[in-house]
Amino acid sequence: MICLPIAEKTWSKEMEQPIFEAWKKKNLYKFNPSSKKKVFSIDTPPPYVNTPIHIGQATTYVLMDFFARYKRMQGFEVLFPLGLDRNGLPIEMAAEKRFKIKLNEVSREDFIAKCRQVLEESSTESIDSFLKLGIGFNAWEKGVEIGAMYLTDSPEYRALTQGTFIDLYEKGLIYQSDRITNYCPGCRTTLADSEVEYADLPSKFNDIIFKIKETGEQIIIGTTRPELVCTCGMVIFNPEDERYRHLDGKTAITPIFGKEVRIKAHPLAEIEKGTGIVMMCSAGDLSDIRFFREMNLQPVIAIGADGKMNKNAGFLEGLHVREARKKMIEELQEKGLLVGQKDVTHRTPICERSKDEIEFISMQEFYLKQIDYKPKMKELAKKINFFSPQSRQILLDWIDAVSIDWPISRRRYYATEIPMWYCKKCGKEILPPKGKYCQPWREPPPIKKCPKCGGTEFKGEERVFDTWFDSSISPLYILGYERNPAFFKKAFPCSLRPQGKEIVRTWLYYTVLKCYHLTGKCVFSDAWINYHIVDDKGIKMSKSKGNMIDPHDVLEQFGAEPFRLWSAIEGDLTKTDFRCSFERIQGAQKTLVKLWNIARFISSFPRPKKTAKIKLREIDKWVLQEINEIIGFTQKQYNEYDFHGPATKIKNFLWETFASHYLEMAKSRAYNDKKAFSKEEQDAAIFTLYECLEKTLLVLAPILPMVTFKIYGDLNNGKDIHFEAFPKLGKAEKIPFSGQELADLNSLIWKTKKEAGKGLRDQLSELALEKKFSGIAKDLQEMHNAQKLSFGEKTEIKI
RNA sequence: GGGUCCGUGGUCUAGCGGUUAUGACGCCACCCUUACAAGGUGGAGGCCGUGAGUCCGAAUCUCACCGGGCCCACCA
Repeated sequence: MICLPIAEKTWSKEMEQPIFEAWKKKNLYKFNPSSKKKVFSIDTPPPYVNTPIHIGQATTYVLMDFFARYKRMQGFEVLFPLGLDRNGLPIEMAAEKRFKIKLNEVSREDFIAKCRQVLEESSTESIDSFLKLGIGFNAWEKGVEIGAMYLTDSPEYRALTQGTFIDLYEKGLIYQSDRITNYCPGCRTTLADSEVEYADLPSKFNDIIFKIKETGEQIIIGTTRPELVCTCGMVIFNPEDERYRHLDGKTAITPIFGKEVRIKAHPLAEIEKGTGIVMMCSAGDLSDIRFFREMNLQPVIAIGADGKMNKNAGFLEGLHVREARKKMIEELQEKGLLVGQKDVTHRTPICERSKDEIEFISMQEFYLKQIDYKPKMKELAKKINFFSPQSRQILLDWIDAVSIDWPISRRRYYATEIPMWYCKKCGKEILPPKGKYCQPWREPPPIKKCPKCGGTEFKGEERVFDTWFDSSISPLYILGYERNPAFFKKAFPCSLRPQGKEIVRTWLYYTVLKCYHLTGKCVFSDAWINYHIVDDKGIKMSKSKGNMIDPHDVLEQFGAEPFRLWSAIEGDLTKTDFRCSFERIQGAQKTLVKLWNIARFISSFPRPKKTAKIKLREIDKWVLQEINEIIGFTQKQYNEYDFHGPATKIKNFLWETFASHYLEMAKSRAYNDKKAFSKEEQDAAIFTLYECLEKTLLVLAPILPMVTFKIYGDLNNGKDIHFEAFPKLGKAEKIPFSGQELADLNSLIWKTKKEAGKGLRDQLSELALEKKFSGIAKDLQEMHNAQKLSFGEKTEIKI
């Protein structure tokens, strides 16, 4: 019994576990900041800690792992850290659900304690999934050194977030201002746009009467928000609208409140909608706010932070918005000012948690300047290499759409605190020194006396940061900004930001903005923007549709390697969505088995010694040239983060060129049972088989880390393929025939035999070949078992 | 409404000025040929979304239309 170097009969998913566990144990991909190698840094998107990863994340992290492994083989010191996002809303929501509490019904200490408890109990399922997927992060343990796993709510990370605030504040880039924002009366907090959802709610469209001051005529205006009449700042109609053209520049008098407002033609009004004439209120919705700003109108705020009407609402003061609306309608009816009412469904912004209707009220918030920097941002957007290039447009469009500075403060608890105190006497703002995480709402200020007025009493800031204010420094954090200045200087800018296209306007934009404010430079060289994994029918996955695919099921059924190969083969995720189907993932598995069998077969031949004389035949040169071309193409494409094109080509090489054609032709020479070949020729076949196999393994190593690791190690005394250099493009060899021509010739012979009812190993009486095949005629004769060989203008096959 | 991407055999996909239009999955037929039946060989199946234009020549370029995905905005 021959003992093959590759013992197992086939590759199975059970073989993965010992491999990835050994990698983890050995800390193989630990980052070395003092390495002499050039650094390649990947700013991975920290997934949310308490939710298991979904199939989309599984795919994108696998793709990032391709990049990391490839760059490592290219001789870079690869920074590929794992981060976990733990700040903000999702944790708060989980705590509220788990303990059945509400943010503003318990003390801040208690609430934070509950959040921490949720975090402590939270599963590390996502980390486990990454490990099983064969992802080669620098580290699996949390820590503060470069490359260690980091948590966005760690004191170190939060201290850096606060430090950046202090810098930006001192540079004059952050200011406080009273502006209208989303506000949830139920939760009593300002909300980011991303925390707002929409619902189609029934509402009433009320036709109410306004008087024209100059002419005394009456106009009818439709509104769903009659309680906001008191905030009406202007009445508009469409410039094309004949019915109202004569009113342009005249004055309308609001019903009940009797306030005089200007009437103006404005394209915002649509002719067909309602009565075609609109009252513009401050704070009906965000477009009103924009309109007021545009028209330079002073907004009237009628709703207070408690969700009740204030004194600006006159007789409605003290009523909740809903009650006020009812009361206003009654009042209008009584005065004969309501002439119609119809039911409509109104797409209403609501709070994603309490489902309360969002109100737009004015609040004092911190803002980071961005409007003034729009041209600069566009310039930076053009500097970053986008993969694919058309994704740049998403960022450019968003920069164009930005209309106000970035509100960065939130009235929440589980987030990074704004590091500021105020002198109770003179209001002076006190900043702490940078570098230490602080909680002003529970800690005393860093000074005893106000430097301005000498006051000794202070109030700590209670607000926290928008979570994007944390997330937007991730590349600085992973590169050791302010923590390891020497390394930061060496490694900046960050090589690559991989992320989803849906968060270009948030994560990518805010990162580029904030890092520019801090460093004056563009923080990324490359940005790789991915599309999504959808279900097998092309529909976006969502819990409500019940079409979610769990990566655990994939891992359990097939293991990581088929899934990884599928991720590469399926398509180009920077250009299109992938449809996820188990059938296709299973299909990828066949290629693994093929690779395994090829390797097992080749390993059954003793490898010629390095010193052995090798006499390459033309067929050997041909296949070596084929793999050489694969290497050249692969390297070029991998450099552009394209793994799809190469994976497809490599797979095709493996099945067709190598297995079906070369291997079949070299087989009898490798066996050399009949001693038809010299020892040098036999060795040449075996040498070439090994050469092709190893090069194939090397180019596949980033995609299939575990199978290639196992085979390569078995063939080379346990050598780790991932620390080998990526193969280099060799000199091109001129071959008189193409791979396609050879494949066609073989096909023709196989077909002829089959049509004659012969088996593939059966004899041919004569084979006439075209002259270009003369160099490989002997190999063809062996392969097809031809008795006689001749040459002519055309191929002729005699049975 | 704005942006963006995409319509190629039943399904998915390559091709991006000249090919008999790739390849995969599925289907049918034959074959256990000493790496591999999770294999091999062969086969059926396509007016390349519609219409017009440019060109000697279009799946490929242009325009219009139709259909779809995603993102953004808006809905008094």
